[in-house]
Amino acid sequence: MTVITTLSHEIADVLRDEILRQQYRSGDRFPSERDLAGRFNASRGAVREALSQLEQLGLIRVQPGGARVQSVDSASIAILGPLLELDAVPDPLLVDQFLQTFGVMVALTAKNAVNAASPEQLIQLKKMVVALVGDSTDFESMQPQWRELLETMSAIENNLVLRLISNDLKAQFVDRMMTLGIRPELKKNSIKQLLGTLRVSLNNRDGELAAAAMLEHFEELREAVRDAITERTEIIQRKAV
Amino acid sequence: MTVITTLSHEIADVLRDEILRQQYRSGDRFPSERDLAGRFNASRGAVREALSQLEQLGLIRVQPGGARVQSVDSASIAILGPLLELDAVPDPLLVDQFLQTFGVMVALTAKNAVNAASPEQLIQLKKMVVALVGDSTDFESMQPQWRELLETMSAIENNLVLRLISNDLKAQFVDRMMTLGIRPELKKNSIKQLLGTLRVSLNNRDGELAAAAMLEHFEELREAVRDAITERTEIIQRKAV
DNA sequence: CGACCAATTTGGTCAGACCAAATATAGGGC
DNA sequence: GCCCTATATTTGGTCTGACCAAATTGGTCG
Repeated sequence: MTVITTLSHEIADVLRDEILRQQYRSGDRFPSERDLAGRFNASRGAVREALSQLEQLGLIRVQPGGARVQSVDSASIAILGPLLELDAVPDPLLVDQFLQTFGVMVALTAKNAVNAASPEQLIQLKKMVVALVGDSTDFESMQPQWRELLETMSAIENNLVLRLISNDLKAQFVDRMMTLGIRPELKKNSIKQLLGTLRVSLNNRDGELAAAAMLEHFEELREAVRDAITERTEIIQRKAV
Repeated sequence: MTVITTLSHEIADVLRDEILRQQYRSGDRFPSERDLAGRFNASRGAVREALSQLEQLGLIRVQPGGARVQSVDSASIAILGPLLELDAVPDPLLVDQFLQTFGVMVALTAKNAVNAASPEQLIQLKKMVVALVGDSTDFESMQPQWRELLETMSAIENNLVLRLISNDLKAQFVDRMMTLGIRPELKKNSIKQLLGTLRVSLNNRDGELAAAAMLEHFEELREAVRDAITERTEIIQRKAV
């Protein structure tokens, strides 16, 4: 991961977080470019590039006469990642909403993939599931293969809309959760059951069944993540004392 | 709709479309800022602002030494709208993929809304559905109220992730379809059935039922839109002759 | 109190300049 | 002839200062 550290990006990051922290109300005038340039000790050009990014994120609307802050509701989903990192512990509600949403997308992906796969692809998928069964020691260690399975399914179903959204969400949440040290603990049984059901769905080319299995899995994942975040919050609070 | 027509936005639009039209391969070097400035008869500042937008869209990655074109797969979903408008008639496959994806999101919205609604909100939703039943002359004329119903549901369920994605998709597709003159014709019967099922789901607070009704509706919508696009294509081809 | 007009502010763009990092090129060693 | 290194060039990142047009602001007048 190449971390770009240009001045304009830094300015954009700071301003983005300020907006996400509700330091401006929707509709408010945004500080002028010249003021911001003064505040960040930067040139107007650098500030303008930063504002250009914020505009693309849907956080501000810039017009001659002045820029204005927009409602977070009309922003791009690219703000979800930054929204998670606003505090030391991610907002559990937001994470839960993400998992629920991501769950239905993965379910749809699985359904389409199973239904659309060629015989060879079906075999390939089966192999991957079987490999996962053999190596299902715990949730974390199977992550790479699990991701590969989802990748493959995504490639098979070939729905660009779904792929873009899923990629975006994944990039913004999954990686961050790992970074933040949120590691959900799933029961071995439920993983086994998920993989078993997936295998059956592949054998019978039953997309609906695969989708149902995924939905069920994400329901359990939601609970596990909720617990993991709660625990993490307690740890941090204890440290604070 | 305020159409912003600044030079930097125009440049960004042109370059975006060029990338979406695959005029550069993924990984290719992008023309230098100075070259682009010359080509568009603009200053480097204006070009840099445009590139800043493309970068936010995930279409290019700019680094000292040169900018490079990225895979469309890793782009933001904000490119879906422009992707639709590349040709006179939108890509039917893309539209179909959108409708399927949007369908599951609306279904989830409906499910959550019905399950989470307060008694008053439930009544409010019921009223809206009833009003729709009374006015269900055709799909197009009921659009405003239909949208309002979805808006209300979205507000009730209060899932930011889902809302942001839905808003984004809606803004990029629905409005464009209207502009492009794609008007699907749904059977009156199926609309009646949808509304009827919704009513039942509201009466029994049955989120799953509401979701199922929405899914079914979008399946039919997909077919209708497919037909509408086919027809539109034929009209245009006839004109070309 | 409201409508109108001037002064100021604000964004949009340009030109020219400098630096540091990345790339391309030429040269020397094997 | 091939590979590696040192140099030259290109490229992005930023700054300064300037000008224009549109929007906002504030004051004035009816």
